[in-house]
Amino acid sequence: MYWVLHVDLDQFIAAVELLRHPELAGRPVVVGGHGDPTRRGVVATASYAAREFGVHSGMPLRTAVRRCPDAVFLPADNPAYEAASEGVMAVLRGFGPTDGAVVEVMGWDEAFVGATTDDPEGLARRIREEVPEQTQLTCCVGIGDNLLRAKIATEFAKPPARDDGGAGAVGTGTFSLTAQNWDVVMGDRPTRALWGIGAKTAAKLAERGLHTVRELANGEPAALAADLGPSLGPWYVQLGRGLSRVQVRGEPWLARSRGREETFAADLTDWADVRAAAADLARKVAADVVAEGRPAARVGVKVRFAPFTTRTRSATLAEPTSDAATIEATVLDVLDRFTRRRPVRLVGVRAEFVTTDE
DNA sequence: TCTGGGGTCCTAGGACCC
DNA sequence: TCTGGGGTCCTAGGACCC
Repeated sequence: MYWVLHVDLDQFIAAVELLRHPELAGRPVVVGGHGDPTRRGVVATASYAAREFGVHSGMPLRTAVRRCPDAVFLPADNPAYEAASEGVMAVLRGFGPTDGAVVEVMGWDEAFVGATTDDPEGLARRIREEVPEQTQLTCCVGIGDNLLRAKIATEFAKPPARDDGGAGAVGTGTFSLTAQNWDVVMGDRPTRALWGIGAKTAAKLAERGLHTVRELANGEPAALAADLGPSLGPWYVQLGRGLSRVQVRGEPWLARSRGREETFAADLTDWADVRAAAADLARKVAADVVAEGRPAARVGVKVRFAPFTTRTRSATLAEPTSDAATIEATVLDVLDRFTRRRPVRLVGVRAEFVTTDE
């Protein structure tokens, strides 16, 4: 039978940093931003010791340092995490020849592995042995009969979070979720527990009386289509039922867009500075486009005004191009279409590639 | 809690064409 | 001429995820 395994590396960023800084073991470590908690930035990862103080990812660094003044603050080192991640993905791909496994990467610290096997638990065990042996990084594995169930299964495989009150988490490193146990495991949980339902959607569903996964599963797709969108509405019901794509895609991922953005240490009040920042980002994005080897079809600019109002403007290029001067000039044209309202907190530039609709 | 950076996909309205 | 209906592209914004 075909099985989907979801591999999730434990504390990935913190683990990579600890490999480089073994002397920090056991200490509260906070990774994120420029590693300076007096500057703007948020926590990418907090070590378990830092979490004891209530520090968690997404929290502003300024808040983190207030909660845990003794923490070690490290800057995010994306190239290092990319390299470590690639090492893990190579190990996973190593199961291809022997197990017919296919790997679909979902970011630095996650991947789906699809394989036809009678012993998914055995494959999960071998992955949990081989990855640390080759990379010194540990992982949990969720087993499912599709991608959604495998992904959610991993939540139950992880060690229970301190603040989740042991809400059914078993934390043995592996967990299996299929059509057989979907309702008993997930039925009473809030819809927010589903991969793809966030706070906003959960609130909208709750307004319609759909609070739990079971209630959502029994929802009426047509009614939700009218309320929440022709495609999203029915999809949410499918999520409630635990249904999703079954086949793991092994083809290399092709980026749809490449972008860069920057939050300034202090808000920019002079539009000339905003233009200079946008031009700088445009040149970097153009270099990324060239590196990608595919021309950009469209460019977009994002401006976040103080205190936190975000606006976007975009333009389709006369023809797809990788030319830096054209991209930069178009970005500046688009930028000048913004209404200048407040000091500028952030500027972002994004290039979209020609859509390769299969 | 004064809220990063890198992405993906969906929606809805208007333009424009036949 | 007072007004249909479908299709597609463009654009801005929203929601979500890692």
